[in-house]
Amino acid sequence: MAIEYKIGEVADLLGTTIRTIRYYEEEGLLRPSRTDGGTRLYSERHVSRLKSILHLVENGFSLESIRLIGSVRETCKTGDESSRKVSAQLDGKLKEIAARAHELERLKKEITQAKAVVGKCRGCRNKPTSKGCPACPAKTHANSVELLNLIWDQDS
Amino acid sequence: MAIEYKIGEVADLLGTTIRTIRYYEEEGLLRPSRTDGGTRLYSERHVSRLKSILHLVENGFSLESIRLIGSVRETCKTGDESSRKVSAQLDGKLKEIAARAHELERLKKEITQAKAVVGKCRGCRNKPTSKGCPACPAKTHANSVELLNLIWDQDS
DNA sequence: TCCATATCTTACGTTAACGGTAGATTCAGT
DNA sequence: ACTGAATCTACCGTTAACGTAAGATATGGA
Repeated sequence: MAIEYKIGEVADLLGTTIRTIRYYEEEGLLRPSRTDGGTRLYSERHVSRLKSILHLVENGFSLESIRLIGSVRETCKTGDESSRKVSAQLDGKLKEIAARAHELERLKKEITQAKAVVGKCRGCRNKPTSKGCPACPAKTHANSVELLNLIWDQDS
Repeated sequence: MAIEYKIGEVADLLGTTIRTIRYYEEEGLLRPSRTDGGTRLYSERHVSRLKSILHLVENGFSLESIRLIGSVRETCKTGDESSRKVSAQLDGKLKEIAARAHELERLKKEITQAKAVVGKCRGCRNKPTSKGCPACPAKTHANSVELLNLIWDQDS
């Protein structure tokens, strides 16, 4: 007989909480079996499915959006051209990811530049417009690196 | 005199809402000036600062975390070694971004693979264990591509 | 001055994703 | 059979980031 886990074991295994697991079930994302007494039992497949869900959540996907991925097969069952619908759904996710990756890259560059500027600061106590400190910003900085707006424009 | 905008204009300009802008002010992220009557006035610098904030929010940063970036200068003012504290804070953000980017890359690969498998489906109406359809999963699929757990394991 | 908008403050409502608690029931070891 | 630990259901609480509505005031053009 296949191994089955109780909810507490699954929570420990995946580093999540019992409440979270039950919540996903309420939301229709998981359907464990039960003992006669009502205790939930999770198979290996249940566990790996849950793991997938947790990974997606970690990456900022909403439960709603995960539900959509899960319903892909239902769409797929109905016919030939619906396989393309499924592909389209996944393509949508891919675009979403590409956009996010692009924005992250932009942010990374910004922070790196901001760090370079801040790194030159030797603890000046001057106003941001002062010329005493090599790090204190000219407008040029503030314009080229968005983040510096946040850092230097303290009285806006 | 420099140009100043009213809150509605700023909202239109940046594609956000009046409520959001006021909320950021409540949270101490923005300090526009006022007319004698109390109407908020935003300078170009205010606008670009707000734009930065909106970009960060779009990328999943919390207002709390953005407040931290904003307070960097205050930390910087106190002395020399605090410049390193600032750098450390920015480094933290960089690591956060790197981790996210890595996970996104993983997800991208997964979805691509899942798409390839689904693409082979010719509209089968079989159970997932069936052999009639080249896309219907053997366990091997389910294990190598996490997403397929979600797609095919519909009754878990 | 008059009036149509726009903005103001105050305050309660909303949504997602859980957290926490109570009181009853089940499980598993002895 | 007994018992401590785990699980069950049901329900209310929480947090972030706004939405929405009311009633009062400000703005800017004819």
